[in-house]
Amino acid sequence: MNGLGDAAVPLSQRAMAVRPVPYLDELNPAQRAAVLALDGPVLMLAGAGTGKTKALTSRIVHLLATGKARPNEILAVTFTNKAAREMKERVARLLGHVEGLPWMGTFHSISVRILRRHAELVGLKSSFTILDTDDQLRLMKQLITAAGIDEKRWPARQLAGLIDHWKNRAWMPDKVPSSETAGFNNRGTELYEQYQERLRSLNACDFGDLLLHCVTIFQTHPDVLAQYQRWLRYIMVDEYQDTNVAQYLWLRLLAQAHRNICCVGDDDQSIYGWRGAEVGNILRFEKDFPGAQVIRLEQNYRSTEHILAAASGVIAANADRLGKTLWTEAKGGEKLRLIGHWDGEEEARWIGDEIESLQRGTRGLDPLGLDDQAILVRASHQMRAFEDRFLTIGLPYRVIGGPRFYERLEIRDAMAYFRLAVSPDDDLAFERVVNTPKRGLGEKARQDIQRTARAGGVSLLEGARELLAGGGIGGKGAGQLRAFVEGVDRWHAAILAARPPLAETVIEPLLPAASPRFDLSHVRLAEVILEESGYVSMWQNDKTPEAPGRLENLKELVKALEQFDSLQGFLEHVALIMDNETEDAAEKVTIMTLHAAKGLEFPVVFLPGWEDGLFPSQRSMDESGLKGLEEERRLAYVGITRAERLCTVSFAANRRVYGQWQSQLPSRFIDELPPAHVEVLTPPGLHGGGYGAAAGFSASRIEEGAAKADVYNSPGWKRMQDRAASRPLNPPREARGVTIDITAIARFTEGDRVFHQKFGYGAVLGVEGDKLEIAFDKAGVKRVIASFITAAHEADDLPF
DNA sequence: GTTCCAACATTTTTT
DNA sequence: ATGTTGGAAC
Repeated sequence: MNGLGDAAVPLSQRAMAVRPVPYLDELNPAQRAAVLALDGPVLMLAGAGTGKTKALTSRIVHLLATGKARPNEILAVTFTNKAAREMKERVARLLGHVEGLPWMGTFHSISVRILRRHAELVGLKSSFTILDTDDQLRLMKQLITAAGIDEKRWPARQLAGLIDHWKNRAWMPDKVPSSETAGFNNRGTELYEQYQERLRSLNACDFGDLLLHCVTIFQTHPDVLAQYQRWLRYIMVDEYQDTNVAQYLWLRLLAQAHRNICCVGDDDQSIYGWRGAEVGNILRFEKDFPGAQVIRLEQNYRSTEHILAAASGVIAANADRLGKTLWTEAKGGEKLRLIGHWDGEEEARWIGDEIESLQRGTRGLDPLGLDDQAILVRASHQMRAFEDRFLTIGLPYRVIGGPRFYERLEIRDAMAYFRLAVSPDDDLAFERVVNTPKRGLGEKARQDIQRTARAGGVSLLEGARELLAGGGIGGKGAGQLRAFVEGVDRWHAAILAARPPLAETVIEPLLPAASPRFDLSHVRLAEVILEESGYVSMWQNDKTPEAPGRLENLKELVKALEQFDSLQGFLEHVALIMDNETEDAAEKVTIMTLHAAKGLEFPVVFLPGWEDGLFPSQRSMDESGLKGLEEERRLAYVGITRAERLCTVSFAANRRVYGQWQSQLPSRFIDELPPAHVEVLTPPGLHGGGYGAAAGFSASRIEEGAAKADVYNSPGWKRMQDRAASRPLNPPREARGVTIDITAIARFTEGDRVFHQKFGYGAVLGVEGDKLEIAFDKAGVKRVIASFITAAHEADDLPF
């Protein structure tokens, strides 16, 4: 790592100072203001699609072009590697050449750089390893067992969640407030302390530590802090609404001297509260940095008028907003479309058909390619219905999200082998693979190795070696363990011999077991490791259907190594960069979660599954109440604003949830869509009111008295009857059919408040005349009765 | 030490 | 419905 206080500036950068500044001409007044306000704190409130990245990159270019800062004096922080990469590319494009911006990166990657320099200040060595989630869990499991706690009642996951939560708040074990220590059987902090101790002895960090250790160093070593404050003269932060307390402290410490900090964000797009993000950080900015300029980017370049208005209508229901008024010059366009379906399968079928017809070109829109269309769901299990449908009709799709490449079992195993080869004393890696593939080493062998290692104060590998030498292990396990230890020695020796610059060196003698002669590039070494360890043959002999895919992944892993010049370099990269962008040129529809969609845009967006309980998610509301609901609403806002030209919201009257059919109530967010900007595709109705809405009428619009005629004569009701006749659903086992008057279930009032009550928990079996038949199972009946007690005074014709 | 079955949970995800 | 996991049976 070089260049921190480096005074030498390449000539190309000096030349830049005299370069004209055309980038300013492309900006609107607000963006320009945000670029020109270089000194002092700035909060750039950038709504969806308002060109914040453009403003941010222009600002960096401006700093460089005016000579206010050199590339190594600009700290630009993002959350994801993707965002960092994108920003680097855009700056390079504006500058016309590739520049080193050494301090542009994620919170974590920058923290690692700082921490490697000062590791000893927090009791680590500069070569510390970064643990992934899996390692963390295994470590915690050990601690929990050691503490004599029932691992079943108190799972490691929960402890991991708790510690993560504390680290997000920047609470070290001694700083956890007493109000928070009740969790995990009152022993959370105790285990937290032990966990930190273990990490230190392993010379390791988890992700939270990367930030937290930096904060600790800054707080306890003013000289180090001052150094960074002097070096990093301009600070820029993207997605500020997603920062947690630790990140906030990190930033504040670095910025407090010069206060040249520019935070960019949108309080309406804060959707990561559940992982520690504090919207409060952005809401409080002006208090934290008195005299801050607040610049609002409000001109939207992405969406049509109607889409923007629909999104604004929904988000307006949130309290506690800084407030923005998005506007666009793009008048007209399509209204947001709303459609109800009988069930989730029909919804998938309809969307599939719609995608194909948009591909051909309908509704006066040009033909839109599959790359231009996306389906954004609330929860990943919703993706399945679409995958099923698209597979049957042969519509190409891509799923974003899901398990990442580096999180797959075979990849982590392979990585553990590499880690051992690089640093044989990596105990966690040792534990992971000693018995993978099976080497006849079980619980007893594991304990013996551990005991020997601990007694000698050495690593597990050395412990194993001693155990073998002392004959402390017998049977067929011994021979295999010996082969394993020797293998690690051999691989490690190969790495020592093949220093990165000399990667082509032939070190044949070191590898008697391997094939005749080859240059031991790290790529080849990786292959050798996987073969000699028996890991590859383990999967080759595996007859399960997923084995071939795993072998493919291993090949891909080895291929990925080519882009690095050593195994060490690769491991460091992977620890921080877990993305999995296998770009595929073919046109495909994108299916992903709303969370994954933030920051993206598509001409056509489908938003399925807008049903209460699913979206907004019941769990979110149960756990976080109004706060949770507001975050869900921001998610709705994010979803709608991804669309450029056409946005379609849909819901289903019935959905299979964990194998059980459940009737669904349309999302309360549908009620918040401003009618003037919505086109309802299921005539004649609108939103609200359970089955009524599913049948295509609006319960919330029905006047008493006029209601029934409206409902029964509506085309939507007729359609529902037809469908019920042609496609009856399987009733739940032990179910009984119950007939309910549609007007009674659609809506009831309490005082002056209107409720849309879900009397579901069952499946709609059929429609007859003005009655709806629903099947409930036993549990469903219980819950329905509870609901009916509340609603009884309004509903006539109760079935119970 | 390995294999099999019952119990269990099941929002969102980055680093 | 489905995938994971821990413990009992082999």
